[in-house]
Amino acid sequence: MAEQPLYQQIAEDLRKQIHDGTLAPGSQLPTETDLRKQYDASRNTIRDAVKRLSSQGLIETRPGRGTFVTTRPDPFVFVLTAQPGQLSVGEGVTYLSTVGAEKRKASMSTPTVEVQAARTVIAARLRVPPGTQVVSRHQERFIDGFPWSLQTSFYPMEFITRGAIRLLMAEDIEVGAVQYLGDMLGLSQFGYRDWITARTCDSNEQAFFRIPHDSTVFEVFRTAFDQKKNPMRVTVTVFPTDRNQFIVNVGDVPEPEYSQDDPPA
Amino acid sequence: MAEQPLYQQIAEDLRKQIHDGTLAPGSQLPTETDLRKQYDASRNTIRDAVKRLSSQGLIETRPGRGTFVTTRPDPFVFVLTAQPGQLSVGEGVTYLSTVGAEKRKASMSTPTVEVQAARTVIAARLRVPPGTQVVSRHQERFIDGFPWSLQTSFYPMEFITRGAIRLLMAEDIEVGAVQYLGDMLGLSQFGYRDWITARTCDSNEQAFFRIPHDSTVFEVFRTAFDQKKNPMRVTVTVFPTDRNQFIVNVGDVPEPEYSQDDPPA
DNA sequence: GGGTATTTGTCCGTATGTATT
DNA sequence: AAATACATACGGACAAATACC
Repeated sequence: MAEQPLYQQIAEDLRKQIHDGTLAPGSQLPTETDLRKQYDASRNTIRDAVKRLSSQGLIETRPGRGTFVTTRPDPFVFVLTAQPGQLSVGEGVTYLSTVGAEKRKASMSTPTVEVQAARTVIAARLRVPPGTQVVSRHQERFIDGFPWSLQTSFYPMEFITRGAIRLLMAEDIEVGAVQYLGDMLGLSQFGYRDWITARTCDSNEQAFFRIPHDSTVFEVFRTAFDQKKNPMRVTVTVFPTDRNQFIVNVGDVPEPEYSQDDPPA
Repeated sequence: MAEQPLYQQIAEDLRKQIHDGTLAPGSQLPTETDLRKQYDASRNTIRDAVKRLSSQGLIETRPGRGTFVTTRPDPFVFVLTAQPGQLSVGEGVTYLSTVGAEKRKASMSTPTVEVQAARTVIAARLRVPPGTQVVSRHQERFIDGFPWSLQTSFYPMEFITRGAIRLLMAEDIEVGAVQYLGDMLGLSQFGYRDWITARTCDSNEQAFFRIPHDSTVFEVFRTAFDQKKNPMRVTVTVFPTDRNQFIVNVGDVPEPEYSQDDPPA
């Protein structure tokens, strides 16, 4: 039974205080100088302990102000298995806490449109050779002004030459891109596949979502298929894991019971 | 444009070398002493840079040996929207790389059975009052001997008193628990809901999966419903995000295209 | 097994910079 | 401007794990 290093012991002690509520979410931890006296350790050792908890997202440090227990936002719950075609932006999103929850509103930035050579993953999903030109439409999405997700949709360049010219416009397609493709090209969405992965965020995402540099995000690849089972669109959406959850319904299921988890033991 | 701190510059430089392949996966980084000369920085500054990459999972340090670029295992891809009843253990799992992929085999430990007071999340999903006694069956699951997931299923205690006594036995229910409940209690699974979340791993999970202390895991809550839409089982499965991905199919979709992502820019 | 060199881990001290109040 | 609190960067000393002879 080897003894744990001092900084880990301190981290464990603080973690317990956070979990049992001695240190409530949002409250300030003792300053480094105080902790130093409290545990009779050097400042660097205290900082190692704090860094450990900080990198796990339990606490966050604010220069000049202090160290605080992280407050977790009320998670957004997104239903992945909705019926195709009947969803518009932000629909399918619900919230864990229903107490006093006025209806929240999703919004998005006007799209950034680019023509790119398709990355390997995108090309494979669109079933085009890697490096093929594709149209990319990128949007920032918010819920009640809170950064929610970053979404990029990819369409085959061929759709443009076949007449779906509005895909190149840096403006919302009010009627919905799927509807528009149906009108212009006779394509309709008969199904889609979501591919859910997780990874650490990059610096763009870190800045947009205002999350610590090493926190993780969901990256969901949605491939939409037309009536001939050909891919018509690939949408990559990045969700920070601290505020997003997903629901998948299979078969005959009732309405979900929304419930907060109890604090981990 | 403020200049970045030295340790972050060093981290960035090393990150680039990892991404562009100068430092290949599995290869050893220069030692701290070498890096110190290379960047003309103190050992602690080098260590701060290394820690930054280490906490992001890009590199891992092995005491007495050196620092190495992380090798990522071939991800397991799990299909969440399979038809109920037709799945046994490990089915629905495929692999990204198909090159020379002999059929891999899933296995699991014999279950650990406990009777517990239901946590809030479990109770809400089973639709019983919090604190109600429930049967918990916990198993470690492997693929080709590689730790894959940790699974705990919860059943209402009432099932035992109604005769499904084998739920209390610490042994596999060969025929499958769902089938068994059908035979004994006339319950059959008409649907399920998966609730996908992510969080940082705890120390048990860290040890079992052999992952760094602050890496994240998927936590999937699967609630199974019977013909009357009543919950009959809640299964909580923990998957490390570094080796697991999920697929959700909706509507009419073709077979997936498995494809590795290209290295992030 | 033992001894030694190498490499990372822990812990301390100090000085200075930057952000906030 | 001054005080407070965290961030960066340097230095040193010893411990623990590993590899090699």
